[in-house]
Amino acid sequence: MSDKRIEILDLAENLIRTKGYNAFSYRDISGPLQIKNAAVHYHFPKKSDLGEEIIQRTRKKFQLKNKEWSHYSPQRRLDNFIALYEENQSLNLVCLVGALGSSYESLPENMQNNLSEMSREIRIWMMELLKEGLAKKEFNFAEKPNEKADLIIASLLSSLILDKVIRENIFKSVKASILKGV
Amino acid sequence: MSDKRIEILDLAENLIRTKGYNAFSYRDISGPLQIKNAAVHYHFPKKSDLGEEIIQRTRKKFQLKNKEWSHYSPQRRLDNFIALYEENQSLNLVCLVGALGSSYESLPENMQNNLSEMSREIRIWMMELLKEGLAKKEFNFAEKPNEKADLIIASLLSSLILDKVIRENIFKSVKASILKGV
DNA sequence: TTGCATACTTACTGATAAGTAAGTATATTT
DNA sequence: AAATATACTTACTTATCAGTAAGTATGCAA
Repeated sequence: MSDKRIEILDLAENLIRTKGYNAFSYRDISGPLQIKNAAVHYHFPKKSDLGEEIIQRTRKKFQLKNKEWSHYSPQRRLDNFIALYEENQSLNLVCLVGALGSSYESLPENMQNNLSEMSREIRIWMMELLKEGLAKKEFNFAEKPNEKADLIIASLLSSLILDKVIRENIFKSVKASILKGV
Repeated sequence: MSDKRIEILDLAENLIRTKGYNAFSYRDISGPLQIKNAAVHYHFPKKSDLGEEIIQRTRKKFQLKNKEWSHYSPQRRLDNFIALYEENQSLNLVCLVGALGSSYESLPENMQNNLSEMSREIRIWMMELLKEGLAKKEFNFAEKPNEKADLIIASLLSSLILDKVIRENIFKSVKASILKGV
C-alpha cells in the first residue's frame, strides 16, 4: 500500500472523527497533502470507498489487538480496552462508531453495514470478556453480563463526545465508574 | 410564533437527529413543507440560526421538565429522565447532544456554545439528583456522585446511537444497568 | 384608504461538492 | 527497447449548497 494512500486514510479518519463524515470534502484532504483532488479519487473513486476502508481497517486493528490480548486476564483485557479510549481522548478524537453512528441514516449503505458489523463484534467481545471475568471471580457485579457490556461500551463511546462538548474530563469519571462497577 | 416556523423547527430537528447537522439542506425542509427555499431563509436567515434555536428550545424544554419535577423524589426524577430517552428510542431518534456533539468541531460557534451550556446544565442536574438520592438513602452506590452522573448521562446518550447501529435494544440494557447501579 | 408589517415567491449568485475523462511522468516488466 | 502499470495532473461537468435582492399577496392598524 502506497504512502499517499495511507496518508489519505489517516487524514480522512481524523476528519471523520473531529468533524464527521458529511462535513469534510476531498479538498480537505488534497489541500494538506499537496496533491490534486483527482489524486484522491484515483485511490478512492467514491467518498464511500474511503469511508468503508476506514471502518474496515479500524475493525482489523481491533481484531489484531483482540488476538494479541487473547491470553490476558479479563481485567487486563478490560484495562487495555479502556486504554484505547484514553488514547483517543488524549488526541481529542471521538471513536469511529460515535463519529459515524450518530448520523447513521445519512451514511451510504456499504458504510452502514460495515459499521454495524464492527460494532456487533465489539459488543460480543465485551460480553464474553465480562462473562469470563465473572466465572473466574475477577469481576463481581450483579447485572447480567450483556447488560453490563452495553453500559460499558455505551458510556465509553459517549465519554469522548461529552469531553469535547462539556470540556470536563468525562472520560476519567466514566473510567473510574466502570472500574468500580465490575 | 407562526405555524410554519414551528414546522420548520420540528422537521429540522428531526433531520439533525437522524442524519446530522451537516447532512441536511434547506431543500430537505422546503420540499416536504411545500414552501420555497427562501421561505426557510425568511424565518432562519442562516442555517446556524436554525440550529441554534433548536438547541435553545430543547434546553428550555428540559428546564421546564426540571421545574415540573422539582418536588419529585430523586428516584422518580431519574425514572422520568430515563423515560425521555425511552421516548427518543421509540421514535428512532438520537438525542440532540449525541447528534451534534460527535461533529462538534464542524459546528458554527453559536451552536457549539449553546450545546455546551445545555450539556453542562444537564450534567449538573444529574449530579445534584444523585447526591440528593444518596443523602435521602434512596440510592446506594459506591462511586462518587459526579462519576456516577457522567456514567449515566454518557451511557444514555450512546444507547440511542448504538441502538441504530447494532439493531439490538441497547437502550433497554443500559436502562436496566443504570437502575440496578443506583 | 393609506401605510406598514408579515409571510412569503421569483429569480438569482457565487462557492463548493462529488465525480470523470483524458493526458503525462516515472518506474517496472517483458 | 517496447509495453505496461502506477500514480498522478489538467481540465472539466453536473449538481447542490447557503444565502440574497427584489417583488407580491394578505391582513391589520392609523
